[in-house]
Amino acid sequence: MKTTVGDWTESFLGTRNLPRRVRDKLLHEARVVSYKQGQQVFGPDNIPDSLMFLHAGRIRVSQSSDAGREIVLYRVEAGESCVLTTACMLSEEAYNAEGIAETDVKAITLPKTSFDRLAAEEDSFRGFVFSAYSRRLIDLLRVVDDVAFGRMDVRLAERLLALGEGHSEIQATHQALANELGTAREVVSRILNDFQKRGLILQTRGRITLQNKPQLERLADSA
Amino acid sequence: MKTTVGDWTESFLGTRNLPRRVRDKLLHEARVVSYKQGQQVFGPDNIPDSLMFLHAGRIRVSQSSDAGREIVLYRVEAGESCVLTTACMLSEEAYNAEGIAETDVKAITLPKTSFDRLAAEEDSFRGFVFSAYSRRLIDLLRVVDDVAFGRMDVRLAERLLALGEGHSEIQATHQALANELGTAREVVSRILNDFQKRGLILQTRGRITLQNKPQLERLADSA
DNA sequence: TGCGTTGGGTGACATTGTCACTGAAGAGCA
DNA sequence: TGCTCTTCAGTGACAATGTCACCCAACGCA
Repeated sequence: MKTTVGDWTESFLGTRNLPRRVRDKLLHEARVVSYKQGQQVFGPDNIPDSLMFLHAGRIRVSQSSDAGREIVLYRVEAGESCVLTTACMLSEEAYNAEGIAETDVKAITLPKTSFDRLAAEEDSFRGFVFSAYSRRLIDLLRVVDDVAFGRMDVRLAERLLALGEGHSEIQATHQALANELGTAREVVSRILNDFQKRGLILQTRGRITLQNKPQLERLADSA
Repeated sequence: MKTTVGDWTESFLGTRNLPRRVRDKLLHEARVVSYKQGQQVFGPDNIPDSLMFLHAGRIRVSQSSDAGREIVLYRVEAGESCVLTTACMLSEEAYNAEGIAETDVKAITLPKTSFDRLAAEEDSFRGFVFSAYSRRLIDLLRVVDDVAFGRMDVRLAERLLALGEGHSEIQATHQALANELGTAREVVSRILNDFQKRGLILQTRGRITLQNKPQLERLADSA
């Protein structure tokens, strides 16, 4: 699964400003790995032993329950690092989060020794890693807040707008949306039908059209 | 609020193994702060500008909703560091978690400059900090799992056992338990009444006695 | 003893989750 | 064109949880 990319050290805040010498060394030590859309990047039975930085694509990190329900924790975008794997490596505890390549993905994996050396010697790299951790902690705080205190219709409206990425067409089954929010398909169906009755959206099989974004936004903001 | 403690560098995995020279320097640079039981250690309006290590006592970290509900995220015990403050310092995002001193607390605060230097120069210290982050990430994963997929009676049983710390007497109001789990007092009351009917516990005002721990444990494990 | 505060109980109703179904839309194929 | 299979969505009944508006009981204290 080895492939090549250009000088990826240019893509990361944590490596961009390193001296040329160090970056060349990194280019030599790191490996580039690819995943096809839909492939599992990491999971309970598949804990990588190196540190991962996402060069291109997007990874969806979600957690699943024993009963088969699922909730999306956050997404890792190009230029970010995926610290959850690191966290789990370090703490060696059981966990049931998994990362799925949401698009085709190219990632950089750095052997632990390189990572350690870099974290020790390069302030900007260390800062990058710390702030990656911080961001994920904050992401998770947000998830906890939503799940513990948020209303499902509000959360669904939010998610529809986010998944649309500015467009008005979303390709997603009710089941997929339920998996985003950690709820059941039936619940999503009910709420979407309500949205449709109120003229906020228009549904066809596997696809949702946002008809009234302003009002959806108002609903989403009423969190 | 300045006080003194002995050689606290002995208490932390991240500092215990440092050379004497470094530890002496730390003892000189760090400040010891105390909080009385119930005091807020940090919160949305009170973000410390230094790194905190807990020397004695316990801090309860919780998140609250606009509607006034609350949920406990995790507890910081002596010997651990409280990375959430660090995270928030770094990411400068709004958040609404707060830390309350659950007992009288003594903590070590390390100026950011000392922290940076230490993280750069001392492997064991850096490892300590990384693993502190990791542990909190894992803690939050657990919270998400519980809140998103767990049953309230199971979670309450779990929490009762945990709060008892091996004993059978718990001093806590229904409201306090609700704040542990991020639910409403009425829900806790209902479930506790059910527990009492089933002979699992015995309630008096502000106090709960665990009558049948084995069965509570069975319930808690049925997660 | 009376009174205010706090902790807890309760019923009605709204929201969300679960279960067991049904039916509808599309894909592939004779 | 029809047939069949799979996937996606709709539905009603019920359970669990959250919300609201109250009530009452226990305790602390003047």
